Amino acid sequence: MNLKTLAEALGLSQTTVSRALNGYPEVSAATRRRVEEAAAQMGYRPNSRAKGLATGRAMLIGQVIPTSTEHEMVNPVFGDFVAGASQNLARAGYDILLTRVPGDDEGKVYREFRARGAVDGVIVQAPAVNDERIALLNDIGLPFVVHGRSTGVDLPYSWIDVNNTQAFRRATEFLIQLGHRRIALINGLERMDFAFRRRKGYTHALEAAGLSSDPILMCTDEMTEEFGFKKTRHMLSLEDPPTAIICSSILSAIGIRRALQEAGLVMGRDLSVITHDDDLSYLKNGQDLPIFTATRSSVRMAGELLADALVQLISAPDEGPITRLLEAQLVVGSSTGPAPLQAARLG
Amino acid sequence: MNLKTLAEALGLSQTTVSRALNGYPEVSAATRRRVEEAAAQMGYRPNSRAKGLATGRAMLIGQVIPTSTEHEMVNPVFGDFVAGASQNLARAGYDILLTRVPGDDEGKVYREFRARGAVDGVIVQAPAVNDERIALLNDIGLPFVVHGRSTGVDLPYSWIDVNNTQAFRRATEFLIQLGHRRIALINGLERMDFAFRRRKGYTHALEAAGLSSDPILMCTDEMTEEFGFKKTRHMLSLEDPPTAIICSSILSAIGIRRALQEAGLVMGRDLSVITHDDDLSYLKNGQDLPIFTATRSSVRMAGELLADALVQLISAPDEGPITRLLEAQLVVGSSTGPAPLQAARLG
DNA sequence: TTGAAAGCGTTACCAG
DNA sequence: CTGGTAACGCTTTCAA
Repeated sequence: MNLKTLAEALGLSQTTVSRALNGYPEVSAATRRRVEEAAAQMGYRPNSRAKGLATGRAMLIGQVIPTSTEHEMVNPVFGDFVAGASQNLARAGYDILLTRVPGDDEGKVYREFRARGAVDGVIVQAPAVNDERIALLNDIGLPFVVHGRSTGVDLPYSWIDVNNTQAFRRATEFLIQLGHRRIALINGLERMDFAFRRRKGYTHALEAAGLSSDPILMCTDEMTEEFGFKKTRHMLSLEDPPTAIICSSILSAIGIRRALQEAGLVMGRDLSVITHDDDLSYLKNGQDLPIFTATRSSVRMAGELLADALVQLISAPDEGPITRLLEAQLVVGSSTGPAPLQAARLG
Repeated sequence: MNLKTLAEALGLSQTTVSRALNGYPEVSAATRRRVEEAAAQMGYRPNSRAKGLATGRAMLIGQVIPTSTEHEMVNPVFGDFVAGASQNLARAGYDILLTRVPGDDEGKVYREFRARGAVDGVIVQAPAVNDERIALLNDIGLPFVVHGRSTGVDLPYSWIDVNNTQAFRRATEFLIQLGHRRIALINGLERMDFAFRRRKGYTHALEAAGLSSDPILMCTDEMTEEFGFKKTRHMLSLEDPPTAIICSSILSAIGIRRALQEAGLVMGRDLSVITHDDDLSYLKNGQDLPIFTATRSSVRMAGELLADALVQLISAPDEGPITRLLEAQLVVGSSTGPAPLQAARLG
């Protein structure tokens, strides 16, 4: 069933049928109704590629699957992100085109997207400090939005981000107020922008309180359970061990918990732990961990908001970049509801 | 840069350039080299939609984002699945078209895929018992592969599945051998095919050992942490409580652990727990739980294998369905390596 | 071995 | 308000 046969069946021209179906005003109400009914009844849907060829738009948004460098694992919340993005993109008639990058040449994929006209825009995940993808996309003129920001890039671009600096400053200040002086930071890879900002918030809070940041208490790596475990075990063996740890991921925080258990220490009594993570759904697995986060299901929401921004960017490119900073809140809870903050007050 | 300008720049016809680039034999080696070099140098890539319109293929595989009924959360391993699928699809020149279903009308999406010619095939996730999507896809003639199987559907179709029945029979037999007689089953929603098969394996093993299955020890629901927690707490309060639990998901098993802790019981000593899950990466969060699974990263591998099957199905539709059953192994480990099975021997 | 031209299914311009 | 026709960028058939 294509436009031609539908038009013939109706005794109308393809032009009129197309206009009726696409909501053009110069069609009589009676004709439009007749066309719409016939189309619905015959199950007519315009061919995507033909429509795209004629209009010059793909109605597709490109998304490269973000795999972590280590183990090629995909962030568990990626599904929630695309679910959110996909939902709001669908409202504007877009679908997501997913593709994987074999090596590290994500730029090549974007160039190809552009050259083939495969997508109308892209979503960029996990920006690094000085991320080169932003300049590239800017150069080739492919509309894009960034999930996160990139320190060092001074081009204007659209992004949405959690206020990581603020979040880690607050967490640090909070522990300082409880009397802690030896506060460790178990952070993600600091070439990633989010981790860079988190460290900044941490050191700023220490400096503001007149405390020096001890390099031995700061570590950075891919945030696995193992990383949290090993670093905690090591730090507990120091002459002057930390009394509190701020952690960048609940996965590593679970490793911290393991190290404490192994050492016969009780989290929240012998050592305070505060964890950041993007999504409270993780609480299911780490419900005894104090956590601060942006909002409930912030990742899904980020997907929704970024989708809206990208759609607007494509339809009205001259309105300038759209940005939004989500403030992190200190949320302490368990899967069964609010729970008392398990961060020990010293002294 | 399109075919026309490239052809003009080379002083050749569009036909010859197209043939050279698409590997047709009737082009002289010299011409082909010249064309290929010019195309590479000028960054020419054929327009996706034009090519698709001319060839009648979209080079896109449809994938509906599978959200759980409850809370609209996406399975954390979905990202790994699409990473695997995407990788192998890319080898054959396909990308994935992701879309979300607002309500429950996934069939409508497939019909639209077909009518718009938007995709060349689809991947079906999470089949239920008697899943109606299979008959629909068969009817409308859209090539598809299923991640899992559907009991009750007698049409031939391509699938890949973990041997759930076998896995749960083995786990049950194992506990029986250890001397257990009161073995509980905390299962997923049994309208889902995987859960249906797991229960079958469990009851078969009990029957084979001459044990009767007690309805009070079998429960089924969406596999949340809360579900495992509440059911365990309830079963521990019974007059004749279970001495072992087989669980369908590590998330619920974490709830079991919580219930045991609350009751002052030690897992593996006071009560045995064996958990199934699709991917050992979960071990990061539940490393003290005995687990059996298909393989390491089985979900990612399933994506890869299903991608290959679908590509073959599209290119050679008459070869018949492709099926593969992955045998589950009893894998007991922690994130740091193999660990002793924490299942108590009774008596 | 190469080229001209028809066709893929739409939209959009220009007449009427 | 409606219709004919060019155009979108490619592949493929038919001729040379």
